[in-house]
This record gives sequence, C-alpha cells and structure tokens, in this order.
Amino acid sequence: MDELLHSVRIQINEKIYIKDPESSNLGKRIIEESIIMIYEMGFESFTFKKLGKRIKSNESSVYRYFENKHKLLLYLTSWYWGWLEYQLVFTTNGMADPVKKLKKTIEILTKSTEEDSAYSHINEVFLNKIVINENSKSYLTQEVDTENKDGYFTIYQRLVKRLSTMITAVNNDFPYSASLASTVLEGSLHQHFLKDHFSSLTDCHENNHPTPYFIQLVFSILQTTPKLPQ
Amino acid sequence: MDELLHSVRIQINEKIYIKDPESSNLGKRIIEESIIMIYEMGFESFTFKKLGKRIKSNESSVYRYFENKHKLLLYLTSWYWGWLEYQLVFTTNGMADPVKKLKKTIEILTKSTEEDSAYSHINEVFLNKIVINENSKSYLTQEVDTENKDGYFTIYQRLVKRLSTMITAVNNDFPYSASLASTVLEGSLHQHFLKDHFSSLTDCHENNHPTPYFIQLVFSILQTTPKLPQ
DNA sequence: ACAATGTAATAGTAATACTATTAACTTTGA
DNA sequence: TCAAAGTTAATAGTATTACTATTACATTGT
Repeated sequence: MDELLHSVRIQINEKIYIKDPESSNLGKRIIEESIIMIYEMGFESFTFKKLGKRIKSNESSVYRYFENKHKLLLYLTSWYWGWLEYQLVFTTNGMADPVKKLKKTIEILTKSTEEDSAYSHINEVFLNKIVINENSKSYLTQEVDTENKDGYFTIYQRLVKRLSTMITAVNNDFPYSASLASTVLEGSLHQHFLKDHFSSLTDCHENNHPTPYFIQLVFSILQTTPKLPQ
Repeated sequence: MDELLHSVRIQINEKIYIKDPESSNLGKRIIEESIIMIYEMGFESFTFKKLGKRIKSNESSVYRYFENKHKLLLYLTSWYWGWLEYQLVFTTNGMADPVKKLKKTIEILTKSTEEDSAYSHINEVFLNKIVINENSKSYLTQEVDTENKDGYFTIYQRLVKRLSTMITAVNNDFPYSASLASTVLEGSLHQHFLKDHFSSLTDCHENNHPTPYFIQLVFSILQTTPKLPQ
C-alpha cells in the first residue's frame, strides 16, 4: 500500500463499542487476538472467556470494550469495509475514464486480500476470511432494523453506493445500479466461500479469482439489452 | 400448483434427522410450529424448549427427532430447496427452447413464494422468509466440510447444477456457468433481504421483484463479450 | 394378552453470555 | 508531594441455553 495511507485511521461508529479499542494497549490486543481466534475457530465457538485467557486478561475486561460478541463482529466487519473503502477511494481518485475506474473498482472489491503493514495489530488476510465466513451473520438478525437506524452499517452502505454511482457513470440509463452493486459485493464474498468449500458450485479456484467473472458480468449488462422470447 | 405435484414427497437426507418428522403426527407439528416460530422470532431466539411448550409437548420429545436446532434448520432449508426443485423440474420439463426454459427457470427461482396447499403442515411463505434470513447460517459454520461430505447440502447443489446446465445449454462457450448459477440463487435471496431491510441498496421493491433484474443479468452476459480497456 | 416399539416427562449437566462488585493502578491538581 | 478522582482490571458470581440420561407411559401387531 501507498505511504500516504499509513496514518489513516479507520473511523468506526462510536455506538458499536463502549471504549475505543484503539485507545489502549489492551484494546488493540483485543482486536488483534480476536481476529486470529475467530479466524481459527469460527464466530460460534469464539467466546470472550477464551479471548480473555488468550490476551492474558479476563472476560470482564473485554466487556469494558464491547457490549457483546456481536458488537465486536460489527466492529471488525466495519473496519474491514472502511479499510477497503480507503483503498478504493485512494486508488481510483484521479481516474477520469469511468470505464477504467469501474474496472479498477471491481478489481479492488473482488480480489483476494493481501497483508497491509500500516495496521500492525490487524491481520487483514485473516480478517478477510472472517468477513467471507461471518459477514452475513452481522446483519441477518432480529435487531437489523434498529441497528441499521443506529448507523451500524453505514460504511458498508457507503461502499455499495460508491460502486452504484460508478456503474451509473458508465451507463446512466441502467435501472439496476444499486442491485448490481450489492450483487457484486455480496456475490464476491460468496464466490470466495464456494471456492473454499463447494468447488463444484463455482468456476473460481486457486488460479482463477472471481475478478474476471464479475468484470464480465458488470460490463455485459451495462453494454447490452438482451433479446428475450415473449 | 398442478394436481400431479400433490402427492410428491420431498426426500431429505436421512442423516439430517434422528426420526423422520413426516412419520408421526408430533413430527409434523414440530415442522409446522418451528417454521412459524423461527419466522416470528428468528433462529437465534428460537429454542427447543420454547418449541416444546408451543407444541404442548416438551424439549426432549423434539430431541427424539433432531439432534440439535442446527439440524432442524438444515431440514427446513433442504425441504425448501427440494420443493423449489420439484416446481422447477415439473414446470420446465417439456420445454424445448433453451432460452425460454432458462427464462422460466429464473422466474421460478427468483419470484416471491406463494402458498402451496399440497403440504398442509408447511407454510411455504414463512419458510421462504426463513430461507432468506437464515439459509447462509446453515453452511457458514466450522462443520461445513464434514456436513457437506455427509451430503447435507445435496439438494441445494443439485439445484445450482440444474441452473448451471441450463445456462450452458443457452451458451456452450460461457466459462462461468456454475458461478453465474450460484450468483443468481444466492443473489436472489440477498435482493429479497435488502428489499425488506436495506432498501437503498437495491432497486427491487414491492412492485418490482428481483426477477427482471436477474433475467437481464443472465441473458446479457450470455449474449455479449464486453469491450474493456487494457 | 403382551412384548415390542414408539412417545413423553422428569430432572438433571455443562457451557455460555453477561453482570455486580471490588481491587489496583494512573492521573491530576493544589 | 500526595491524596482525591478517574480509569482499568480482576474476582466471583447469575441466568439462560443447549443438550442428555433415565424412567414412565401409550400404542400396535401378532
């Protein structure tokens, strides 16, 4: 990543945490170790008790930072989407050609994640795997509407809207820019998951990432109105 | 639905249940009421204890049928996909034109669900909502690979393959038939969810279902190779 | 009639999410 | 300088949930 991005701080909705984990050493260790643990054992098996043991503190200390483990998941996924957004905005900022810009955007949003040295306590590769496996659990809940009103999903929504806007910039008459944008973002996570667990349900594999598929998908629908039978 | 479908029994992998819920009155009530309860309170809040109370039996009776609530969810989602598959196969069976057949298939797979009187103890409209909200939780687990080996997801996989085959029948040179098929099935659930909870992230709403969007998406990519910059 | 099988009830255990309270440090300001 | 105030961490819980072991009752087929 570029030097300029080094000092950028990902802003998370303050309602998601009780005490900002970036504000203390223990907080950073909570983030660092929870990413590793959720990556290793999955969100269901992960508990604050286990985390407390691992950071050589205890359960209740973690509760000073996050109300419950669901909020911690919201923090992690928000951070991930915010981090992706920075990369996107930074990389495509000066691009004039809307087609090139959209192509670059899809590349950034669908590729496999690489380590970013700017955030030493966060393993972005593990975090990407967490998002692939757990992201939908962050909003497939009974509380989704109230949490949405509280702005817990704003970063993700902003990212979809950015993509949607770029789609419109390429074809202003296309009526499904929001649906296409959300399909690409969610679909990318899904294809990555299938590649790891249901290889027969995807054409993506180790040396064939989802990126070219989604590029073809998006630009086909933007360049054609298909012929259909009655 | 057509008369012929009335007596068709949806076949579920026998490893998913301990005792076949179709084999007894209590079993059918377990299915019937669990659908209503999960629809009403969500999968997280749903417990066998609450279900036992509701069916005027108790917790342990339910454990005679399902090992745990995750297995019950697998049963319900499997039933749903099996039910969809029957509708698909029955409706498109005699169709000769691959384009018309694919179009009809996408319509069936992406439309909103209507009540099916053939299965009196199953509310298909509620079940469809459950699938929209909970389906991904059935496979986003640590146990996905072993459960997959045990064939817990075969019906869903067969459905994706049917769609994939129909895509290939329209354009034999298209290299992403499996990815496109899985994108449509999962994407349809996602668009239905967004329509209910994140309306700004989709162009689908009450009087504009995902169906025309997905038809345009699929036939565009099958009819065009888009032009891209270098 | 009665054994075999199916169904239900009781009464638990273990693990998890979460909380109340106290103890120990840090900071700050006169 | 040093005690008060504020911050952070540790201890020791409770309530709920998922799940199980055991026993009792009901139904069915020969």
